Amino acid sequence: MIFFQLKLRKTWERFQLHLPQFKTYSIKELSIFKNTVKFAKVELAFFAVPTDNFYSKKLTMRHQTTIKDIAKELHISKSTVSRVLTGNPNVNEETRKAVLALAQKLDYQKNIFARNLVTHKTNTIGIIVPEFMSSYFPKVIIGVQNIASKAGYNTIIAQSNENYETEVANAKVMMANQVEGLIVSVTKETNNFDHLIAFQRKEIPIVFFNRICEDMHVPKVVVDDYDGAFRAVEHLIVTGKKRIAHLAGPDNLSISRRRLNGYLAALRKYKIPVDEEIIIPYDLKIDKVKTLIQQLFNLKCPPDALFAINDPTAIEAIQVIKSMGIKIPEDIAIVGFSNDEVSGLIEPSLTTISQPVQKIGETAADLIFKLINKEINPNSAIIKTLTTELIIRHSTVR
Amino acid sequence: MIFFQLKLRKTWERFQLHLPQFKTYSIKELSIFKNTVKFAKVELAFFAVPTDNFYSKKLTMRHQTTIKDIAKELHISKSTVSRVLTGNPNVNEETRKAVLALAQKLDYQKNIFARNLVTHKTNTIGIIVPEFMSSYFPKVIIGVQNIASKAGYNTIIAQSNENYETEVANAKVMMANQVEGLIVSVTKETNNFDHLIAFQRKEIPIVFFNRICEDMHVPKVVVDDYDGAFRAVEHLIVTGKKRIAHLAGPDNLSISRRRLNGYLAALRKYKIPVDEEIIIPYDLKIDKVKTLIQQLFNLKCPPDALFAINDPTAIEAIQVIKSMGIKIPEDIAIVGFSNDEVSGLIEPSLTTISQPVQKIGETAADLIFKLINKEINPNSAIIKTLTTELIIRHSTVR
DNA sequence: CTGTTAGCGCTTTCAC
DNA sequence: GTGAAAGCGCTAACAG
Repeated sequence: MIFFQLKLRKTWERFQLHLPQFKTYSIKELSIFKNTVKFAKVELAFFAVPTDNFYSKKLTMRHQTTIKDIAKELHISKSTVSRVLTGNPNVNEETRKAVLALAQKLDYQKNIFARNLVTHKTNTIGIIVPEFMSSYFPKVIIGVQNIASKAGYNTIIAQSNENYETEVANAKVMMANQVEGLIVSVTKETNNFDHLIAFQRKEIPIVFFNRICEDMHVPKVVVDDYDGAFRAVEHLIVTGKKRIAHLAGPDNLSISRRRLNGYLAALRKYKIPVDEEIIIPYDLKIDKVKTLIQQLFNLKCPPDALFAINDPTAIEAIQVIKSMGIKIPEDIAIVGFSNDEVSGLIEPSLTTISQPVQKIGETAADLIFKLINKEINPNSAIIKTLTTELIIRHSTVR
Repeated sequence: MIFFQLKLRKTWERFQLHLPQFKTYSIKELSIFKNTVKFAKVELAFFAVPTDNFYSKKLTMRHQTTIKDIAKELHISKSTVSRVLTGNPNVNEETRKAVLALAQKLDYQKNIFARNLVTHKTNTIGIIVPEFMSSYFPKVIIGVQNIASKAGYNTIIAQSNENYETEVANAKVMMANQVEGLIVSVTKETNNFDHLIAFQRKEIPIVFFNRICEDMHVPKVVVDDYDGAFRAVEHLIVTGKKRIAHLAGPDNLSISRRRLNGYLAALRKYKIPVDEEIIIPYDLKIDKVKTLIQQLFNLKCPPDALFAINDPTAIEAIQVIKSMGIKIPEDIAIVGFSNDEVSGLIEPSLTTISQPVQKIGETAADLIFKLINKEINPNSAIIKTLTTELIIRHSTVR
């Protein structure tokens, strides 16, 4: 048998109950209320606290302060409190101060759900990335958050794990949370964009980066993959390589196509014949690299250089090639793309193309806010192209 | 002068206005409404679209379907629709089907803000991590999301960038979003825990992992740092090393203390004297490593092995030591802690202690849900300790 | 099984 | 400058 007190609406009532367990009870479990109180739906969650003395203790309550509380305390109306809290200038200076002081004192926290419900504003943007195992996407996110927090916006992050269904689910979550803008880099599986087109239909701004959907008429942030690839391959050529293989990414990613084009352009410029045999289609699944590399070396005329679609691939290639006892860069030179953390650490260190990763995030976020503020037309398919840099290391020159 | 049509509530009305610019206008700017429409607060945002023919075009509207729409359409009450949508069994099968079908057809999406407002449930948990540049925290997050999504919960992710103020701000965001539980690994700067104690006060479950606050009486998930460190050092000893240095982490992180204790215990077991001179305090700032290593080698009697507090530190140490022309592992053997991605790739590959990273996330999430469901007492400071594994590579044996 | 009703906490007219 | 009142979209108690 436990004695306890409970605050209903305004007044403390006393109850006496047999409660088998010391825990939080739901209103349903406390059938006593049905007999005692008109409004069974009490506005406070509560704990039953055992007391020796019937009158001795107040209960632990969890009650978020609301504008109503403040209004009541100050004998003013909810509206006035709301005005103060939303920065409406039409408020008496004294009242304003009093409200602010009391809000502080009562640790008032605005209920964002209530606010969102009425204003239809959420001050939230979303970002969906395919993974964050490599340092690329995390850095982008940091860039996005920098800009977003300056704008007073929160960022919800979701990662799709390179899985299309997860991406769709994430998009739903973003929708449900009514993000005001969405920054996306799609998975390598994504060919259907309905889940993103839904945002366009609702006029929620979208910005793509890195893995973009070319068919959607929205702003995009990319690096100059073509130029990066061109310079990577050019570097291989000028260091004396004649037969340059390419591990090419999946065709549905425009990033793969642009890098492939850069590769082809460099060959063309230096009048090196293109050999389809050493342009290897590759699905970005790292465990395939071993077979593909072995395949390359089984050719009658194996390559003397390799341009890999990205760093993880190049790094895996280096491991494989080293284990085959082939010398890098003498027998085969290798170039990657993105300048991952690891690239400078492995042996030999990897020549690669670095991209301004954080800047990518910042640029994407900038675009989103310009779209949110209607500073640019949502249908203008602006493409911001950031520049890359060739980092020469020991996988191409001793 | 622009002609346009606008849908108010149910019917299309026609208006004619001079709008200086082609953009979205707020209701305030369109003073015409005051004269024309009873409810100036239209439930639709709208665009003014220029049309040649007055009647030619419908406007782009954004209107989220609500249960009211469904109810009206089906000539039933909101409550019934709500019952269907919340899975209340007391609904006629036919009605249920009709509602579901219409919801589908109208692309109905529940407004979570409205629901949260009334139910005081958000189906959301939060996770705050210090960074996600290394693969550790991202993997933990994947583990957390696995469990959370199975429980039908969303996860809000925040990263504090190893910055105390950001962590506090993140905690505020979590509070504002009314997460039902919070998983935290604090920054290396965090010494004040008020922002987290606030959650305890509101009875929102907290679980710590990795970087824990020992003083807070809440569940924690850690790996057996003591044992891991012990085995790392033991391995150095049995491979013949006699003078083992330790780059120790900051004292305020219990993780540092536990690893240090493991180190000391191993020395004790093998009767190797402890020399404070080679136990180097280090603040986890990677750029300090160089100086500290040089300092070690300037000693009269430099160490022949190094146990670094974590992998990034060990990896940096390897770079520095290699550049000094000192041989690893002959002159100095090195062990790290965590088995980061890079560890297996660098030259020489790093001997290290691996932790079940994803499992850590899953365990933490499990605990959170047990707490949310009151299956365990929130004040029971359960500590789940997961086991580690010694991964022997070439930085300790040739 | 269903409709009526009240209300979550907030913003925003409108009238004074 | 301020208060009253309506309503955002939803759930839940209650009465049939």
